[in-house]
Amino acid sequence: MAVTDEAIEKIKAMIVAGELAPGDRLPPEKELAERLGLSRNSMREAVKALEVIRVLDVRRGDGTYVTSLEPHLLLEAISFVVDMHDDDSMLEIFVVRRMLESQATGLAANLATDDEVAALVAEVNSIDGSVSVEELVEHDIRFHREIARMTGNAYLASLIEHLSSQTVRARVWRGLTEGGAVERTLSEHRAIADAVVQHDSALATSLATAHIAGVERWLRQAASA
Amino acid sequence: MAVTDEAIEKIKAMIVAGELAPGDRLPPEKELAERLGLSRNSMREAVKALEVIRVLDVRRGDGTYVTSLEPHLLLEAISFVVDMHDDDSMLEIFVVRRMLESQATGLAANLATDDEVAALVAEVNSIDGSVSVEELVEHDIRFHREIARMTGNAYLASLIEHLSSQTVRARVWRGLTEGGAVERTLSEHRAIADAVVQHDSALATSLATAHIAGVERWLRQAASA
DNA sequence: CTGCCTCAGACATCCGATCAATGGCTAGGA
DNA sequence: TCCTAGCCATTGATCGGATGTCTGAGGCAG
Repeated sequence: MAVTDEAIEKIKAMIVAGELAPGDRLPPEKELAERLGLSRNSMREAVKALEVIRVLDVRRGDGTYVTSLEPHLLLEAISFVVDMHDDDSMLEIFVVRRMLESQATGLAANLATDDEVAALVAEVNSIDGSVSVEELVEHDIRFHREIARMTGNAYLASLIEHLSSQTVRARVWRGLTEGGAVERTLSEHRAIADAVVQHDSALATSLATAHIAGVERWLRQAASA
Repeated sequence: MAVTDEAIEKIKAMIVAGELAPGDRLPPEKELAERLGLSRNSMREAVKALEVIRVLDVRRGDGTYVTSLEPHLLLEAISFVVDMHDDDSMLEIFVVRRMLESQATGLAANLATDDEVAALVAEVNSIDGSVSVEELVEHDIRFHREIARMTGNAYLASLIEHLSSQTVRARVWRGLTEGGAVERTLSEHRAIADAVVQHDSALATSLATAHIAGVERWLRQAASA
């Protein structure tokens, strides 16, 4: 194994062992390099790798710190992965998303507080079919994020959010506006919100399944066209 | 943004744009560094970062290549993330795993071929409660992997597999052997396998849900103890 | 006393150069 | 034809140094 990979493992081990806690500061580059037994440059490669997957946070002129290690940070890397996939993989991803999001929506219907319900309704009412694609994408992200957050499961919420990354959403919505399906999609959002308001878990689950499956079907025929 | 991050984005963009296809070879480090407008050292940091998330494959003395970009490769990074979490996050992860694995098992019951069914039965019959923890972990991994693979969804299968990484599994199983719950867990495996053999999707889904939830409950009380 | 400025020190950032290790390829011989 | 030795391209690792940036201490003006 290369020295850099060893260094990555060692730093990871220090975190897993609790030797380095979230927010802790690592020794200066020079010292850390000595401690791990390699050159500064090689150690920097290791630190950089841990930085892109959001395990470390390097602040220039200050020092290197362990991030909060919260799910939403660590799962950011998934967006990167999702972006890189072609249409075939995208369909597989949508199946996963449908599995997660349908159940998450059902869970949200059970757990939603009054405040959360009000926020969701406000979000749905804030939009109609006349806005730009960018605004639709933003709305879509907020809508699904709010539902996912209601589950109280940060890991689940992050996974759902990053599973349909920004660029994928943009592509899909652009297609939907061309196909004239915007209004139907928005009305599905409204129906899901209604089910959550009524705390009707079974209905919310089914509507969410149908909602994702609809987009999925559109993507499937777009991919084959 | 740091030059390294720019380089990462540029390389990613080249891949997304199709300019670099899976299996393609990148220019030599020196040339690539010039092309991206930075030093070889900094470029190596970027390449290293892309290597740990399995986007690039660097072969010493040969060259740097784009990997196959298959889901199982790209999702390996998740194991890394999962390993790093504490017990609280672990519970959230188990909820996600339950959502995915239950539905995947139902799907598998529908789609399983005769060969796959035979392999699953063989796996279940190959083990009893008298073997070591390591062997139990290996069996557990193989059992759940085979079911996940039957869905034909590589992304789903990889996600499930990495969501309960090696080290997490080991920890849980060690606890289970102490608690004397091995035989019960194995019998649950047998029941799930039976449902798949019968192509009884609904039963398979429920059994898988119960199976994961059982481990989940054990983990919950272990965490609070 | 308060607010602002400057300056020094600590630290990360980036670079260019150098040598080691490795893999692939090819020429030459059996 | 097959095998091997050796060359060359390429990555692996390190060093030393110049530079940008942040933080905090201390001084100065209001």
